[in-house]
Amino acid sequence: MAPHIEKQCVVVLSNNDGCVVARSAEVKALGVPMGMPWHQMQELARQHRIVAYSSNYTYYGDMSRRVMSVLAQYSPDQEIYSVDECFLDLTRQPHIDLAVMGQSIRQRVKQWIGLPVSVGAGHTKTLAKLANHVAKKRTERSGVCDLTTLDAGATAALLQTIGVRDVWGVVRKIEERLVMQGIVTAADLRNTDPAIIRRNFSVVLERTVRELNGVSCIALEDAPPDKQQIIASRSFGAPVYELAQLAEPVRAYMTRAAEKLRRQHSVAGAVGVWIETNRFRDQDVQHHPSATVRLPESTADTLHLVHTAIGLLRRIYRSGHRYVKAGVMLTDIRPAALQQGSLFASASEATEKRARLMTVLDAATAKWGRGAIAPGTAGFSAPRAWAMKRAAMSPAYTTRWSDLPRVLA
DNA sequence: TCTGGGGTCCTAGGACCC
DNA sequence: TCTGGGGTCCTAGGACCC
Repeated sequence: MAPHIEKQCVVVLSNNDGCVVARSAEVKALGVPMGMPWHQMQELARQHRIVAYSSNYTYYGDMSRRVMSVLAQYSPDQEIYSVDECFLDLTRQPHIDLAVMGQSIRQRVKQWIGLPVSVGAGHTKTLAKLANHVAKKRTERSGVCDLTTLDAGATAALLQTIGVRDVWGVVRKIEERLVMQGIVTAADLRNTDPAIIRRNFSVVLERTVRELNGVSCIALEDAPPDKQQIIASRSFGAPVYELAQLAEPVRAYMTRAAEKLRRQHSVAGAVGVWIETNRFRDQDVQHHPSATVRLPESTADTLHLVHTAIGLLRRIYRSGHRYVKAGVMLTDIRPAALQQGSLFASASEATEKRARLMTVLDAATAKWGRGAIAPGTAGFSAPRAWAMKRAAMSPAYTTRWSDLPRVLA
């Protein structure tokens, strides 16, 4: 999408331009680790002319949808696992040549969307992930790796070359403990008795071992399950000291959380709020209080939820602290259709009016954007110190008219 | 001065029940 | 001085995912 930065040092920054969350190969070669604070590498960035972009979720979401819709053409059984990964179940097409299909996928996505992708195939999700890792890292495989056609010897040889850390579900802590027990490669892990793994680690890792052996333990999820908890939290662009100023982001975050709740047609039975000072500043007195309250009646009503959250905020706030982050959480979530009314409150006209108001609110947000209608806030025109910093946003090439790329004839 | 956000699952331990 | 057994539910914290 941005040919002018190909082969350059490029990073993408987290919210508030805080940390490096994505690096081009050139930056990885400089030894910049994932999660490095951006402000700590200004000198390096100057030396190597590293180009930094603020994260642009609208743009990534749009590109993701495009890629996923291309991939869906290859199988009706698709699980969108994350913004940049999906699983396709091909067991209903048993005679297909997966290596050929993989190349077709790569070529079509490259041509239609302009993004490079890699494709891995295996008999389980864990093996498919591992194959994908191989396809991505080993350039001689031209972006595709099919483990299903390898014989036992070739598979064992390949797994012997892959560190246990590169297996899905194994991160540093587990890796250290595995290595102490002599389990170093993916092949070692595959050959370990699942019962021993269960005893020494967990059922989660036991499933991984079985999956490495071709026994499917992790099913394809074609529809994302409803969320059991919904969190909205963000660091502020600048520190906040006053209760009135903290109330603004808490209101805004809860408004978002309530939207998500209604989108999955659920209601929440409990609300939590927390605020934090900057844990990296030794010179500050630290304060990170939180509070949770059960609602008398489950609801998805923005106004109720905001009111409750502000009440909790008042309870936990202490003056004199330098707050840099706030968050809200909705839990005890259940489908709105199963909602049990409280013993004393009848499903009154007022409740129904409120529900209709929420429908209007969601429609307005969908049409005019977030903030078009918001619960009474004291912050429309005041300078919003808490608003996120995004100094180096890439253009929203596909989601904003003014940012459409121009083609010069 | 500046250090991300949003999830799930599992386990252990405490409170409580019969 | 002696102090069961089996179960559920809840919470906190760890570990992991992207």
